[in-house]
Amino acid sequence: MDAIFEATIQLLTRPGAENLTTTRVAERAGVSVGTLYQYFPNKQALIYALNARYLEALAERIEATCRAQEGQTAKNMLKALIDTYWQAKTERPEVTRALYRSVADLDNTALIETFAHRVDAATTAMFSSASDTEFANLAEVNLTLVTVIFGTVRNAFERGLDTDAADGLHGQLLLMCEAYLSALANA
Amino acid sequence: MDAIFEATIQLLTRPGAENLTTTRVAERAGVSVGTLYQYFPNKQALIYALNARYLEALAERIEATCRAQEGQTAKNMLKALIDTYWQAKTERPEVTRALYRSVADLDNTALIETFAHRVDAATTAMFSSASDTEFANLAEVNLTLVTVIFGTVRNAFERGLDTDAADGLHGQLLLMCEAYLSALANA
Amino acid sequence: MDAIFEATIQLLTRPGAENLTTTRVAERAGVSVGTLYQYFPNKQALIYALNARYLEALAERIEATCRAQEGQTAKNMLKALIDTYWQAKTERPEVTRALYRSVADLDNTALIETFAHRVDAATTAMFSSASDTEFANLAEVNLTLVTVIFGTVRNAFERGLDTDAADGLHGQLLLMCEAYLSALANA
Amino acid sequence: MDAIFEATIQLLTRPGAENLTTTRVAERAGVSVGTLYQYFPNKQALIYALNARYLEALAERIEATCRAQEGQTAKNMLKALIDTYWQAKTERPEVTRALYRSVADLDNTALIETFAHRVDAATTAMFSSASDTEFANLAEVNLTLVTVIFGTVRNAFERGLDTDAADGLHGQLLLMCEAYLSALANA
DNA sequence: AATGAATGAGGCTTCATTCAT
DNA sequence: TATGAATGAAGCCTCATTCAT
Repeated sequence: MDAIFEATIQLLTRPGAENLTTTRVAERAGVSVGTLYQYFPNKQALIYALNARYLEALAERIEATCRAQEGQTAKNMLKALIDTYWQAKTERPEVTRALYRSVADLDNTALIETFAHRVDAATTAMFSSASDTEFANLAEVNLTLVTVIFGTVRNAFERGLDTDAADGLHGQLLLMCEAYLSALANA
Repeated sequence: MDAIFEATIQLLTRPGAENLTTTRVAERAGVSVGTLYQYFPNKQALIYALNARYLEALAERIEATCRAQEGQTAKNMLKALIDTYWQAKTERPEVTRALYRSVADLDNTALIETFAHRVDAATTAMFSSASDTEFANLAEVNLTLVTVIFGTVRNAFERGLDTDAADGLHGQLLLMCEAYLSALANA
Repeated sequence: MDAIFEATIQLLTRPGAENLTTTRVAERAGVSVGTLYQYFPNKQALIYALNARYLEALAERIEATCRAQEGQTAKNMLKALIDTYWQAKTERPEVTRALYRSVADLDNTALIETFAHRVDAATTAMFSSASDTEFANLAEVNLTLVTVIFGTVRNAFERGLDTDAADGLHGQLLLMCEAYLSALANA
Repeated sequence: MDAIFEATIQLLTRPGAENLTTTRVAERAGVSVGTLYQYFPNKQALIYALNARYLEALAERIEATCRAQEGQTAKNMLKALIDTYWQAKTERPEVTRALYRSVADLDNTALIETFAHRVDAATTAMFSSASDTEFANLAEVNLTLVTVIFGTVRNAFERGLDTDAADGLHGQLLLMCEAYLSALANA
């Protein structure tokens, strides 16, 4: 089953516009189509599971980061959160891009929702433990930070920024989020 | 041709992902497939053109906003930019969502690039005319603002935020961007 | 109408597998499809007419040769007939090949028959006027000669013989036909 | 796969030129289109393979004849070669005709070349073993004979000769070829 | 008489899925 | 449980032909 996932990613990643077919996935995974259909009732389920697995791993990573930052300053938390997410999305950019694309013909609402809940819970817990800050409206602040960070990374991908520009943006994003927190504190 | 675009959007909008067939588009547009193919060499070209048209209109709108803000304060500019983009994306949310999705099996790099260039030019020109601020590194600041704003809106869409949450986020985004500019000024 | 014929030949001749479409023929001929359909009731009629025209010209050429050989020796006649046909088929080989191909989806029986009748009449008349030979069974001999000569040329085309081989074959064909006539005389 | 070939021939044979569609072939062969496409990547490949198979069988037949004539007199060889080819092309005339036609939208150069090489090799070997003749320029003589024989048969088909005329021509062709060999010997 | 946009039947091909082995 | 040949619905696209202007 991991072989199937790997094969799917490889095909999704491949530049050639050769579409992702179940036969091709099975072939590359070294199993028969029949076997593939033993694991996944249909093609959508495969792509769905692939994304679920990816988001699961991503959520875990974020949760780990959040746990590790328990009790730190808000600034440190921010940096850790941004760095983790940025790193996760950037280390295998083609995979990131491929998954972004694969999701198009999928109703991934549930997936996103689950992921969002987990992340929101983790980051909310983290921020509420900040040693130096008390958040008046944590829910809204948290939503804002998470949405801005995740959205910015995605948009950076879409623009196809080169490494320099991406690094610069990474730094500026941190700056901006810090400024946001400062502004909230002074309000 | 406008009828064809409209039909495409309608089908893209309709639930049931894979409804977009050239035959169906033609049918709904009230023309024959042959006619459709007289305007667009193939299906991809149709989707491409649809997105081009959309981004064209969006760019124009942003440019208009930028022109109108010439010489204003940076804060006003920020608000105008965010409001315009938010409004543009929000007024027909299903269309926005549909186009986001439609782009998946398309090489829209060129499209994005053209759009980005136009927007960057317009916002850069706007910010450089700010009556109250001098930007040390306008290019980077501009890229940051644009990427953050656009990315946040997209992510908000993906999360399927309800109106209240969205409105709140909208406000917080403005706040954050303002805080960013203030922080830059005080640096 | 000549422009249309010319355009058809050009498209038929072109290497690209681009198929012969009425629209393309009209375009290249510098007229509208509508006009093309004023001259030819349908596509087949066009191709038919093109072949008719070609065979007409070829028949005329053969008839002229035959008339010119009236009263000559059989050997001279043979040489003149072979040379004329060979020359006619060889001077624009792509055209020859294109027409051979174009005929595939056509019922050209009538065309061939008409052509065959004309040629048979001409060659029969010629051979019967030979100063040095009396043919016991002129009809059969004539059919044999004509079929062999025409068939050989066609087969030479199909094999794609190079110039040297083709020239050699041309000479040998003459030799063979002469030997045939001699053999008949000695029988 | 044989069923598919048979179906193709049947459809090719049927009057009404343009009957050959992949769907129809599959239907008549009693398989699904999908299956057809498992054997042949596309329609052209099917027609190509059909011709390849036909020429393969024809070549084998000619080779067998040539082997059987090893050491015979040249006259006997000639007769055997002509009879074999004539017979092969004549026993199922509609098939012959259909294949001649089918080849029109095909690049069959390679096919013809392979066939020609095989036949040339076989007939050359045969003629060089003739008990009663030494050929000064075997290559040229062989090419001439083969081209003349094959071409004549094809042309006879095109003319749609009735049985009597065809039989007569068959005899005369043999006569002519024999005369050719005699002439060469006396030169 | 000429135009050429519009038509739409129908061809080729793909690919998710099944099921007998 | 694994296989993979077979299926066939359905998509994309072409192109001969028409007809309003």
